[in-house]
Amino acid sequence: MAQAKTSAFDPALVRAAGLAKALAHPVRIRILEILAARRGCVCGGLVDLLPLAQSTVSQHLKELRAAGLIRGEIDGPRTCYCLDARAVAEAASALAGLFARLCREGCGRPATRAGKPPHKRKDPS
Amino acid sequence: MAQAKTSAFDPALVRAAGLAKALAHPVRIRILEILAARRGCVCGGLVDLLPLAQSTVSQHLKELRAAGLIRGEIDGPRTCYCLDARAVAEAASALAGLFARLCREGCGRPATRAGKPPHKRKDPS
DNA sequence: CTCATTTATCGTATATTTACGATATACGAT
DNA sequence: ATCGTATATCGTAAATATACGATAAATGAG
Repeated sequence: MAQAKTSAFDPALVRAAGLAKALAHPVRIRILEILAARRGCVCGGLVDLLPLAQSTVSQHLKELRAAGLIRGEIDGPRTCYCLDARAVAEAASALAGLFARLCREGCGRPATRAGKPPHKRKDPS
Repeated sequence: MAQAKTSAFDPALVRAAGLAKALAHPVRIRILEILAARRGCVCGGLVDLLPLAQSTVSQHLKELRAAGLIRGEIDGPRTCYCLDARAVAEAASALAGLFARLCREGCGRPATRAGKPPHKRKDPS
């Protein structure tokens, strides 16, 4: 069973994880960067700039669309993609918020319960 | 072939994608939040708080470790995990930097090449 | 030493992701 | 109407991710 137990979690958390997933591949981040730099780009333009087949690029675009980060507008036989500024901003603040929460506390090494000297094991650090 | 063509990309980009991947599952974000709130937690403590088997939790911990976001210290038969504050801060700034770049430009709908009216198709927005 | 506890790892099953080529569809041009 | 271009989707293969139970190793308690 590899079915994600996503439903058992806070929706905001699931959303954050979903956004992270959309960014979890170098090509997809690259696509976002290109779209930002060019204020939009046609699918074929992206294919020219990336070392991937057209169908693969289209698939990544689909994922970014599903995450809401980009939008596509039909321009004749082509489709022009551009960032969804709102969604990008929302994603930025969602992740910033997450990290803000995390950064409050670092690794204080939470009182390893008195002075018990650590033992030797594979040490998963 | 599902082999990620990750090697064909800028290392910083690959790193950012790797960080995002570590955050791409609700359980892993939850674990980070718990560790932040408690300033560290033993594996069994996390298992008690999560709806997953011990082995599954251990596996997620391994991924977070691999991403460098947490560290584990052996405490007797237990292992105490805590955030790696440095890595978390670095991750925060890496992703913040990414979004800063993206947010500069939104979706201006980049001059759909003059006034050609968009045609009708499945519209992938 | 023996036993219970804790955790990492192994083996396994299933689902998802990644990637490609082939194809169908939509459109503009001829 | 036909052709070429652009793109999304389909089918497929391989890799990876997700989850679990079982097990091994280490430790502390007795």
